Amino acid sequence: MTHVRRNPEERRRRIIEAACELIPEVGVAGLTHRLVAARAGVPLGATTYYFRSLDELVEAALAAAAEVTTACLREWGEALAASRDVTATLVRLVADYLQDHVRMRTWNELYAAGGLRPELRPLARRWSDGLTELLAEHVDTTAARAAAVFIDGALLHALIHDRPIDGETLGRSLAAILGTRPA
Amino acid sequence: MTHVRRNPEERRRRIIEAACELIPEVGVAGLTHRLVAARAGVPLGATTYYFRSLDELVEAALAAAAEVTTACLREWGEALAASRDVTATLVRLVADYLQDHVRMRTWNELYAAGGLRPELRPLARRWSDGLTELLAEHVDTTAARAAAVFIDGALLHALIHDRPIDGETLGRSLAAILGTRPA
Amino acid sequence: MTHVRRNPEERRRRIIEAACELIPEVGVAGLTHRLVAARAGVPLGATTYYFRSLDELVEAALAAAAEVTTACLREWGEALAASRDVTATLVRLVADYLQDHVRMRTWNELYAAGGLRPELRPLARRWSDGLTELLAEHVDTTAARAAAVFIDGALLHALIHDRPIDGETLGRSLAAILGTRPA
Amino acid sequence: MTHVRRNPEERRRRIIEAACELIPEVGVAGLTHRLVAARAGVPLGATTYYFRSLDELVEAALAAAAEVTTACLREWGEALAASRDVTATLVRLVADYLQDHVRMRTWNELYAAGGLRPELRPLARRWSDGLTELLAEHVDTTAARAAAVFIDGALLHALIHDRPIDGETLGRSLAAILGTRPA
DNA sequence: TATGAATGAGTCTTCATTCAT
DNA sequence: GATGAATGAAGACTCATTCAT
Repeated sequence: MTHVRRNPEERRRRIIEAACELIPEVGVAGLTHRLVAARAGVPLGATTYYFRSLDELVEAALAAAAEVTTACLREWGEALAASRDVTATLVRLVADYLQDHVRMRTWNELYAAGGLRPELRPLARRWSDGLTELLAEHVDTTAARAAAVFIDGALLHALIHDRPIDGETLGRSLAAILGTRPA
Repeated sequence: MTHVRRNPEERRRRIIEAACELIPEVGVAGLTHRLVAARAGVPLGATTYYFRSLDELVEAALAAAAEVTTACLREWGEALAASRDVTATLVRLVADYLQDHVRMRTWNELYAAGGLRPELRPLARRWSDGLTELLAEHVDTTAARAAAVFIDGALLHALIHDRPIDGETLGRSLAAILGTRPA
Repeated sequence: MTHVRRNPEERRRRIIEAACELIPEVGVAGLTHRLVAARAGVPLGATTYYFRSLDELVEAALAAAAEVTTACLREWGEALAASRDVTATLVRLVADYLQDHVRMRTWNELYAAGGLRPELRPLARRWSDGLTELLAEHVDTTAARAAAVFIDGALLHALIHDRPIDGETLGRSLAAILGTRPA
Repeated sequence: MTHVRRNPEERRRRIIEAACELIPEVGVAGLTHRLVAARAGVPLGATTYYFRSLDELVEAALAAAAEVTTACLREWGEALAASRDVTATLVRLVADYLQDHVRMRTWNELYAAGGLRPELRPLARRWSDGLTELLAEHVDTTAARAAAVFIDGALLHALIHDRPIDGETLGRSLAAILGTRPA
């Protein structure tokens, strides 16, 4: 029963991490203090000690999830910058993304939460806008925005269909949207 | 106290209607018997009398929401069939759709619920697949599917941005996807 | 939707029968209008139409169960009257009885209900007293009463043990109680 | 409002105690969280905080009731060990026991619950088996078992009759069963 | 600082009972 | 006479949150 002295920051981080893990499993609305505490392996009190309310915890978790976006965007950015064929590279990146159910569900939850709670929209916009900016380095803004929109649509599609949209459709569509030749 | 003997079908319909009204307001996860009963103007017991469980009620409500889809698709189908310029007509239809926050939030909730509960996916697919079929009467299947995906992406976009995607981007993108000239 | 005209008496009887069937399965406290109606194959309303309240239905069912006792006692009475060796015959009858889990549970429920609700005790006493009277035709009253008590004890024993008391113990004990030689 | 920080063990004990008190009054099936909480003088939430479910609470209460058995058996064991006339002592002990309606009703509820829920049978067997073992120190096993069975029968008898079995019948019967001379 | 005991509001659900038809 | 729709009380249970320690 010795209290394991941990870095408070570390504690906070673990709670958020646990919440992030749970979001794709039970949805934002399914989060409870108890569930998060159990997953994080911290005492129940810790979740209220580090976060004023459950809503705040949820927001922190969604913010962390959105943060992952940043890393992802950087990767995509680097990949695109290094590539000769932007469309082909993008198709590959998107196809990989559409395989990652955990990530897709997380982002879908973020979108859904944003749809309901306006204060969360900036978080939800981060992916969408970041992707647009990224693509805008290679194509004109309109095409960039359109491609980002299409990619989000592909996310929705993948979530409710047994298999994601096929590579060819993806390639032809993105090529058309970006104004390049099909990959 | 007095048992107001109403038309049972009507009763059931009103409960579902109330739930449909509430879904864009509080989300699928925010539905409770009490909330639905209050909105429908029926006693609490009625919601459990007509639906074995809350889940069943939710499903019925989402099914009703999906049903609206059918009507909407018919309208779109007629409009497209009657039009000379498919792309232009589609752009107009989509632009209108992106103004209807209630409908968008409802469908987004349907998508989100489908992401979490596989048994709801067929409902969620109805719009997506119906739209694809519809467009397939005017363009090839790949383009049709891609356009439907893009339109769903525009829905997400509109939900988390203050204003929906602009008409020009819409027009150019759909034209590109459909393989027609810009509207 | 034609109303099957049944004899009201028959209806009542079926409801009681269904309740009797359910008592050993779910216990007296587990009876509900719905459960009984479903088992009896009658509409829900019938159970309240024929019985002023659930308590009344329960009482009627327990009374019917107690009624079975009468038939059983008659059988035992005839068997004992016809036998040369009262103890041996009684041992056989009791051993058979201890195999009949449905009957045992029913009577146990009757005893338990009687322990809680005094107005049901006369019903519960019917078996106990009837058996005593019956045996009193062959042995003195004290022995008869004692044997009846022992047999009820054997009922309890059988209910909570995997197998009922063995034949030899039964034989020796009843012989001792009845003041006869062991069977 | 104020969180009265009490000894948790004490809290738990009081809840169980309240449930034990209520069992002979309302029966096992009559127990509710509300009833127990009110009797224990604790807030409603406490009963679900200390016990995962009502079933668990009931089991704990019945286990506590069975525990009393142990103490009782020890007393009986000591009394019998110290006595010259085992039968006479046993008659006295049983006669006392048959006066204690609360205890009898509790044990009857335990038996009835065991009849319905097999997982409770070990608890119910504790008295029956303990008594048998105890008596087996003074008479042969068969007689001991038979006496225990008879005593349980006397419990049932007392519950549904206005007065328990008379001392003489008790004495003669137990003497016969134990193979001793009447007390 | 950190914890987990404590609480009561609120959830879904079941159900006896009533009563319009 | 019979039925099943209707209702609200009450049940078990969950949980965010508070707070003594």
